[in-house]
Amino acid sequence: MARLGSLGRAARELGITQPAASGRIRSMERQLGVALVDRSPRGSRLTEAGALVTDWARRIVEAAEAFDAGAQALRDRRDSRLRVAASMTIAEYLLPGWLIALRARLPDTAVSLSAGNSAVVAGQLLDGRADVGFVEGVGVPAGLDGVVVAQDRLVVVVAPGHAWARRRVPLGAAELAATPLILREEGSGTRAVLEAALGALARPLLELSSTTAVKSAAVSGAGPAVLSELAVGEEVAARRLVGVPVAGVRLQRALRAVWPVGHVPVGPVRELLSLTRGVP
Amino acid sequence: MARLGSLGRAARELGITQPAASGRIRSMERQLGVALVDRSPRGSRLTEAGALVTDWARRIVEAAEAFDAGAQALRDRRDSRLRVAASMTIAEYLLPGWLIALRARLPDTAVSLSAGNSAVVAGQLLDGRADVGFVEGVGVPAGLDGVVVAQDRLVVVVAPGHAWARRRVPLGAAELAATPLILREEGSGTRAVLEAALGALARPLLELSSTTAVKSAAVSGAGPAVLSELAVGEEVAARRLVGVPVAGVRLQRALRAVWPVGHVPVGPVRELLSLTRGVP
DNA sequence: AGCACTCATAAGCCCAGGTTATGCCCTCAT
DNA sequence: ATGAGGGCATAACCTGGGCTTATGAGTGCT
Repeated sequence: MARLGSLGRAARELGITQPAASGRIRSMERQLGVALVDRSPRGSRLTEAGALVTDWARRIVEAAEAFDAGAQALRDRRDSRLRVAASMTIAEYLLPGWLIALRARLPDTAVSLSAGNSAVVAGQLLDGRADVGFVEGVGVPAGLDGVVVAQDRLVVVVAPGHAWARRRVPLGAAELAATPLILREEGSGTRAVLEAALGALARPLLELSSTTAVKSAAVSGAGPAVLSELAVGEEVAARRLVGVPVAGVRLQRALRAVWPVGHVPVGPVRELLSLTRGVP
Repeated sequence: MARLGSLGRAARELGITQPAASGRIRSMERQLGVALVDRSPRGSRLTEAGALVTDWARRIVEAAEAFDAGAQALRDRRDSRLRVAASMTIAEYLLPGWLIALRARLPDTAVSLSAGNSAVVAGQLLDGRADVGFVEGVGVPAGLDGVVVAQDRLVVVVAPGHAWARRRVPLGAAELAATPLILREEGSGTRAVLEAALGALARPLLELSSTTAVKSAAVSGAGPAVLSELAVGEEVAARRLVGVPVAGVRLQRALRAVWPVGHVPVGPVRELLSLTRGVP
């Protein structure tokens, strides 16, 4: 609409009629009590408020597109030419974006996705039930080749009210290890990295079964949590969570694309890897 | 639902009935061809796919909440106890998050928002039509006091297909200044910073009237653009755009909270500033 | 066995949001 | 001036998604 200069044209482009578009804008304006478009007999133009609303709305649409890309991949079980198996963190935070980008390059390639931990991903690749996998962790599972596509940093976060939120002097390994934390249950990849980096951990403050649960516990002030940077980006930006500086601990893990030894990535797999910067 | 362990309970918490919730999940499962919840006579639990879908959906909900927070602020023209005036970039990318956080702390404080450039913001503050402002730029407008709440870095971005996308050796000031770029029109804050940092610029490749327009031109491969880090975070994460390393140029500007000289922030204003880390 | 909990199904209602059919207003070209 | 055309608003009607209530069926605890 901003691009086309008229409600009617915009409506046609969206496949609806002019009165429908007009009515929608109008009803939104009634709800907000603010004019969103300047109407004139020669066309319409967004107001400042309209531009603002448009941009906020765009973010919803983008989130919805990511959802849709993911949902498509869950749906396309059969007949898909690119079968991806990925660990939860990657499937949650990175894959939808990659799928959108991939769809732009290979519009006709049906992609299917299944999520599971490293062992499951490895199994699917070795069985030929997946063409490429993505795993997080310290090494490449046996029988697979791989390439690092990104680094995932773990961060210590607390709610803004917590004492550590104001902390400027970095936490050391000893102090972190001695503090009860909100953690995923035993066996999660994130927790494994943390244990590897710190040796022994204090008894957890809470043990929860999903990243999301850990995050909301931290947001509501239950205590400090250690989470992937990917998972808390939004919350940190909005200051619902605050990152605590840490020194002397290597809280990093590689995210890798993997495939069966010898299967050099070609075709759609290679295309996908090139999107993730991990072309072998 | 994950938290409550049963569809019926979840439904009640959402203010709908159990059949409604059940039907919705069921219809989504039909569309996706994947089970999202494991049902048992003793309750239900999310499957892996269900957890994935839940997380993707959560991001839509969060975007919608940000939209809503912004929309509320546009609506609450009268009777609002905290009137905020902000520049476009801040209103677009940062304020919704701050408003959500503020609502958590001061649930009963009605907030109103108006957007405009630095001069407009300053005018509203000096006229008493706003209680606090946020501006981007090099200095504090006359008659106002302020505090830096964040730094906004400008980044050079190109589509992944562009030659610069593979570039490892940083761009210098001279090369950047000599390259035709996609820019906002003369007079925009972003462009002013760029001109200040580089001196003269090459004739722009394109001049567009909104950040969004510049971004989509860059995404579609029209050429390199210079944009706020805030504006391209998503695109860079999804590799729809690639950041180009730059050296020897200070592409940074302060984001400031401002208020009339002498009006020390108290009450809701102070609360808002504390969320943005800029307590004076 | 019976109760208490779960989820599924069926039948009916409501309304948001669409469509078609107009009308009014402005501008521009004749 | 005046008629044509583009652009938005209004009115009346229709459809379907999504809700509700009412009920059934399976399971485990007492």
